[in-house]
Parts: sequence; structure tokens; C-alpha cells
Amino acid sequence: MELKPHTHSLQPIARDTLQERVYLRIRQALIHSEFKPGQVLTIRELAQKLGTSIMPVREALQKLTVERVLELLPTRSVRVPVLSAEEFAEICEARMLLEGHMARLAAERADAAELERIEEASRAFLSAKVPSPPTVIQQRNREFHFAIYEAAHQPTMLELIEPLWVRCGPCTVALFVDLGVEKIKRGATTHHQQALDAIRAHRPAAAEEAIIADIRATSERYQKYRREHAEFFASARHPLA
Amino acid sequence: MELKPHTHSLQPIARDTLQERVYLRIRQALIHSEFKPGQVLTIRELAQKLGTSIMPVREALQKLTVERVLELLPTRSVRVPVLSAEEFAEICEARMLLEGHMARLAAERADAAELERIEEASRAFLSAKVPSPPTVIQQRNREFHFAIYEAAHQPTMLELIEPLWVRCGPCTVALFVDLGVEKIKRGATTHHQQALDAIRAHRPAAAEEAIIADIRATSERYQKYRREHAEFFASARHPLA
DNA sequence: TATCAGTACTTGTGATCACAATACCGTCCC
DNA sequence: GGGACGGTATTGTGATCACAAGTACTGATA
Repeated sequence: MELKPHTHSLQPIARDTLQERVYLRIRQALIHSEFKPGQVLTIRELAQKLGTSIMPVREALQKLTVERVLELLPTRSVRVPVLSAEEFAEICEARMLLEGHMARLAAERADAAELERIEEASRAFLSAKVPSPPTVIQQRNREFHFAIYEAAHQPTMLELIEPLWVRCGPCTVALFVDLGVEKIKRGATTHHQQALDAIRAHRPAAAEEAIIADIRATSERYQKYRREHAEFFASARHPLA
Repeated sequence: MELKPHTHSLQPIARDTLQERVYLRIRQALIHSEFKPGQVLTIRELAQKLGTSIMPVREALQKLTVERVLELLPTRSVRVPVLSAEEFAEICEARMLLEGHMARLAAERADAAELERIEEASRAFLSAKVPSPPTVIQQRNREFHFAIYEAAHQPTMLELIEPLWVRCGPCTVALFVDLGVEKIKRGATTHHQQALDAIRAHRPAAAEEAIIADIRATSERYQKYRREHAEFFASARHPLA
């Protein structure tokens, strides 16, 4: 605290725990679909792969389980959830309520800098090459949405939304792979454009509507996807019957 | 599974882990305000009081921290949060959005049995003796609200609401103690009655309005309470400055 | 008397061990 | 050939230990 402003040579160094790094690494792997829906994750295997003891891993897995990103099996092992059509729809219901509200607030409150950030994220999404890996599209899409939600200045609600995205992550990416990235991207572009226009024009109702439409489209795509691959999911659904 | 329906002699026995029991015990203690806002909880002390090793306790505390029921200090100890007026208001914002929506759904969907459960919970709240411990009023109030939300049939959203209540718990009970139970109860009764009437008459908008009004009243009471005790909270707020 | 160094103690993190429950797999018998 | 049985490996839970970082108390000194 005695340091003068210009002496930025000694800033506090990172002091994150091993557990935290393990947590973030697994979380990212889930978002990037490095684990398949239904896959069981064991503590010792992950610990070996990550080069740590089992302690940080078991705490990281518990953290992800509390956030409902991972699912607790009756054996107390954890696995990547295979969301049923109903579960996915329910999460989307919650997302529509929360994210629609956040979009509304963003349209009311966004200042110039925040608007610029949103537009930048939108450009990044649009400029993604069409034959991109699904995780890239997913990432850009995520950044666009959260640029909006951060402009709502409601950190508590933002923290509620985050885990919902991670929970949808593995199944959404699986969906992307199956349907093809270009179709997904084309669908989202319209809603993104509408949302951006609404926020720019400070029209809260229109912004909420656009975001809700975007989420609803995802939800309906997943319903269709599940119906068409019912037999595949039937096997992954109950590995313990 | 081969057992006949009438042989209820051998049902599956409880197989919860020690960690789970510890978690529930601490959680209940928080709801019942056995810990004060700002109090630091240490692993070893709790372990000794509960008669276990430190392992179950440290996992239970982490669980509560992930749920934001407890707060992580820079030293990585945890403490019962002292919610600032702004933080409390933000949680209430989220609660109004989510719980208002659930009340709306309940008014649309509640069947006779669910309506009966709500009315029962309402009676229990009203019949609570006025000089009751604050935790009893809090408990009855909670049961009334959740009887409504369960009738909405949205388990995912219900899981989002639950931690918000636990987070408010310690500060709300402190508020009850300070303001007096009868004043709180009198204020809530009106809103409860309005909510119940609206659900019974299947009027979603009115139900949402009543629940939002109830939460807003709590929020405003806390604002007032904080302003009047600013000097007390100033000390508890930054125990590490 | 106020300040600072030094020490003992507290606390969370991470590793390792012990154990019970479960899952897996080969074998044997019908 | 197929299903039941039994042994082995795997897995999560809980306890204990080792350690580094931080805190508080103590005593000496200016």
C-alpha cells in the first residue's frame, strides 16, 4: 500500500490453490466436450492424468457436483449428466426467465462502453469461420450472451446463470456436432442481431424477446435431436438399472 | 425387489455419508441462527464439536461455500456472510423474479391436493403463537412459500431458489430478533393471504404480485435495519482490513 | 510507553493410508 | 451354452500426518 502508483513492478502474485486449478481445468474440459455425456469420472484416474494426488480432484469434483454440473450416481461416483428432454427444457425455462430479465436490464442500463463490448462480441461471433470446431462457436456465442448480461449489473443473478450454461454445455456441444455448426450459427445470428438492435435502441421488451427466442430455439432443437436419437440416449440414460 | 408389497419389514436402510450429516447439521444451524453473521467457522473446531475428523467438515464447508451460503475469506477460512444492504437487495431481486414466476405457475397449475397443502402451511403460519422464537416463524414462513413453489412443478428453478433462502437466513433471523416477531408476522400475513386467495382463484398475475410484495417488504425492512445499525455492521464488515 | 522482533500456536491445503462397498471377471455347475 | 457363484480389482469415504502461511502473544529495546 505504500507503493506509489507507478511502481507496478510488484503486484500480488497468483495464489490459487491446486484444487482451484484442477476445478477450472475439468470445468473447461466439460465445456469443450472433452468428456462425453454419460461418461463416469473417477477421482484416481483424473488425479493421475493431472499429476496430482486425489485430494484436489475429489474436492473439485464435489464442487462441480454441488453446481449440478456433474451428477452423483448411487455409487457416489460422478458422471457427466445426460440431460433428458424434460431436464433440458426445464433448464431452458429457467434460462429464459433469468437471461430474458438480464437482457431487459441491459437494454435499460448499458452505457457506451458496454454496448461496444457487446457489439465486439457480436462481430466475433459472426466472423467465426463456418467450418470451425463447435467449441469455438459455443465460446463466441457464450461471450456474446454474457457481454449482455454483465451490462445488467446484477452479479448475483449472473452467478445463477453461469452454472446453467455449464450444465447445458456437454449436451449442447454434442448437439452442435450432430446438427452441423453452420445451421446452428445461422439460427442464432437472427436472434443475436435482434437483441443487439434492441439494446442499442434501449428497447427492453424487444431485447428480452430476442434472448428468449434464442434460448427457445436451442431448447426445441434439443427436443428434436433427442427424439431422433431416442434409442442412443436410452442406453446412456440408465447405466445402473 | 422380490419382496411383496406388504413386507415392509426390510426397507433400504439410510446410507448417507458422514459428510452429508455434517453438512445438514451446519446448514440447519445457520438457518436457526446458531452462528452469528460475521462469525468465522474453523474446520477443526467444528470437527471436535461434532465428534468427527476434519475430513467430513471440510467438505461440508466447501459445499456451503460453493452455494454461497458461507463466504471465503482471503485467508481461505470461511465465515457467515454479513450481507450489505446492496447484496441483500440483489438477492431479493433474484428472489422476486424467480419466486414471482413460481407463484404465477402455481396459480395456473395447483391441483386440489397442492392447494390443501398450501392452505395447511398458511394456517400453521397464522397459528404460530406470537411470542415464538424467530426461527419458528422463519420456518413456518419458509414452509408456506415452498408449498407454493413446489406446486409450480419446476424442480430446476426450485433448486435455484433454495440456496437464496439459506443465504438470507442468518441476516433475516437477526432482523427478526431486532424488530420483533409480531411486527414481522403482521406484515407477512397480508401478503400471504393475498397470495393464497390468488392461487385459489387461479389468478397468476395477482399471485405473482403478492409474493413480490412480500419479498420487497423483507428487502426494505433490511435496508432500514442496516441504516439504523450502520455502526455495528461497519465493524463486522471488514474483519481483515 | 510504544514498537518491533521472535516464538509458539492456529489454520487450511495436500498427501498418504485404511477400509468397506461395489463392480468386474473368470470359473464351475446345471 | 448360460446363469449363479466367488475371488480380485477398483472406487469413494474417512482418518491421520506433514507442511506452509498466518496470527497472536511475549518480551526486549529505544
